[in-house]
Amino acid sequence: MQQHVSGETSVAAMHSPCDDCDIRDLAICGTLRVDEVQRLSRIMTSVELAAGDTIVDEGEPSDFVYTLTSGAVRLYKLLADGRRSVTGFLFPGDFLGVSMQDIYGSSAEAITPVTLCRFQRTELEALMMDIPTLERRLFARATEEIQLMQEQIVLLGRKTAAERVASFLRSLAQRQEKRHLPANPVTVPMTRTDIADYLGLTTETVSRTITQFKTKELISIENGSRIRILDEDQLDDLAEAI
Amino acid sequence: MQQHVSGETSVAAMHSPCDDCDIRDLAICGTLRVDEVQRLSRIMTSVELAAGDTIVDEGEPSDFVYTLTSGAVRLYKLLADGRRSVTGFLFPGDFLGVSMQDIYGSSAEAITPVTLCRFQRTELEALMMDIPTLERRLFARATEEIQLMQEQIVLLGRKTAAERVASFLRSLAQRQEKRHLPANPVTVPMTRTDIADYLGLTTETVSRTITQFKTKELISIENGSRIRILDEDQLDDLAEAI
DNA sequence: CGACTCCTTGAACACTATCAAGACAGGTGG
DNA sequence: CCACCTGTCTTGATAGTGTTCAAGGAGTCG
Repeated sequence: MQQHVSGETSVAAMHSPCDDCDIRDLAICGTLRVDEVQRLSRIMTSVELAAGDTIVDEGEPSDFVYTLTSGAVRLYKLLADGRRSVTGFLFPGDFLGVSMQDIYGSSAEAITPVTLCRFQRTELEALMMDIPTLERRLFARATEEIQLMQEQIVLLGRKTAAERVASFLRSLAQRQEKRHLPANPVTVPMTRTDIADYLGLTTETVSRTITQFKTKELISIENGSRIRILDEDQLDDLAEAI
Repeated sequence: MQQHVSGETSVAAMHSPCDDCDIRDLAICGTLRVDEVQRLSRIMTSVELAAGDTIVDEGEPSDFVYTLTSGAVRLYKLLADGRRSVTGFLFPGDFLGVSMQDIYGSSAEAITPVTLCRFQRTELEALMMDIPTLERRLFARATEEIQLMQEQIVLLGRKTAAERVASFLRSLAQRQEKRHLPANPVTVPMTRTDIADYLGLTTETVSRTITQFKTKELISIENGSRIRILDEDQLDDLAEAI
């Protein structure tokens, strides 16, 4: 939940109905001026959802854009016969629904209880017209996302099951570091099935691979949803540092 | 090569060193004013390369941005042991190297002889500052690309070999239509190995799958690099219309 | 404590990869 | 003009990685 505590009064708390989140934490705000942040905060509203709740459905009109404040989210697409492909996971600071398409490209569900900041798309777009920096930041995030997706394509197209799971653990660790959390006991809020659908494997193969990593003492399970990395070097070799 | 013939004198021909391409063909220019197109055309230079030539290497400083004018290009990433993942194919009108990253995320090679329009990144970025519409267009392209990559992730994560090849043929047909070319005899300029590395399969499996489609009379091979779709409905069923 | 979901483990199978060799096509040089 | 050469494509036989089907174990919550 990493709630930032600050000596000065929160801009978000003063100007926005989104009282639960400090707008200055949002990656988007990095290079905005104070008055611009205030304008942004005025169009935000806070949303809280329980684990398992649907946030948006693929194909729906994309009326809202969200940023995740706490919790974790899975993005996925379904094939006609029910096969599921998890296209990504979101953690605090990540965006949801930012695109110039008029419908959502994926469905999104809360993995844990989540807090989101919600923006009306039309209002955000009007704001982007006025604040070029805002659009630049979103564009930069989009190209970052493209890079991550390319790595996922390499993973799905050419990596073995063990390499996929190792890459996955490493990417979770890296994302924790980016959020200024300790990298090592990796928090894994999603189920084996979520991981499997993300890595193009089955639940059983993910489970077997993790067991195999435990047996080789590359990792250890701390409790239900924490994995400690014991041999980072060997895990990185498996993940095939790109 | 779809060279547009127009009654009026070409803006590109008058103002740009990129004589081989009509700048107004570029998707990027759709909503730009004439004077803006002229400014854009002044910073373009034309590049011609032979089949097999490298355009950019992954990890290099991304000094240039390109648009493809004629020919076809493959984008790919390599793993340490030589496994290759083709992350995409480019056709006329497509962009190469547009991102806010300072290095290229993929390598790019010419599949056929190609003509490219090249922009110095610094100049393009300066232009983006002045012409908000330009940045919006590029942002929109980025979100389109994200959508296509998500579909590729579903393909790689959850589709069978036959479904992958069917999806691939359909996507080539759709891209031909977007370029105002007939959709049906699909031109396939890339090798079976390129296709395999794009679909997460082997050359042999791609070849066998295509043979199987021929046997079932879903397609027929016209000559080396043209495939005629005979039963679009059945192929679409296989591709699992998303 | 029981019902639930999630996770793990086992055994058999299947899809695709691998290894191997031959067919075809396009280009080159004698 | 034809033989050759090279790279690409196809086809076959075999093997392997991951899936499927099945059941039991573990943790959680009412």
